[in-house]
Amino acid sequence: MTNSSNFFERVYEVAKQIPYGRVTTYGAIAKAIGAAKSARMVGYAMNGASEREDVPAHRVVNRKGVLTGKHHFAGTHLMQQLLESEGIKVEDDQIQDFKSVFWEPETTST
DNA sequence: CGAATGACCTCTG
DNA sequence: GCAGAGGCCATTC
Repeated sequence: MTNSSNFFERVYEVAKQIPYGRVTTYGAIAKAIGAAKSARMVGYAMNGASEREDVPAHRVVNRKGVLTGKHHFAGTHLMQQLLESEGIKVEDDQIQDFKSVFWEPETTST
């Protein structure tokens, strides 16, 4: 459905704004949508986002740059492969030079 | 309606 | 500085 839930849509909107070869964190997205305290929900929303091609959930990692949710993807290292495919170096489920590839979402909404 | 779970983050010892 | 515990919010049973 188009508007499953405002919360989920917000997360999708921000995730879709993630540029190529860049990654962001759940907390950053949560804050961008105005729910910094619901960082956990951001990841939860990604659960449904993983099925959406419009939502690059593989570009979303935790605060440490670790692919915590890679288990939710089809392949075991699918998430890592996707990131590496974009030029992001990933090792042991940990993004290398995370701060360099880190991208902060902008609250363009509203 | 109440309880449990979850791809997290922040504070305190 | 590292380690552990709590909290917070939304969805699901």
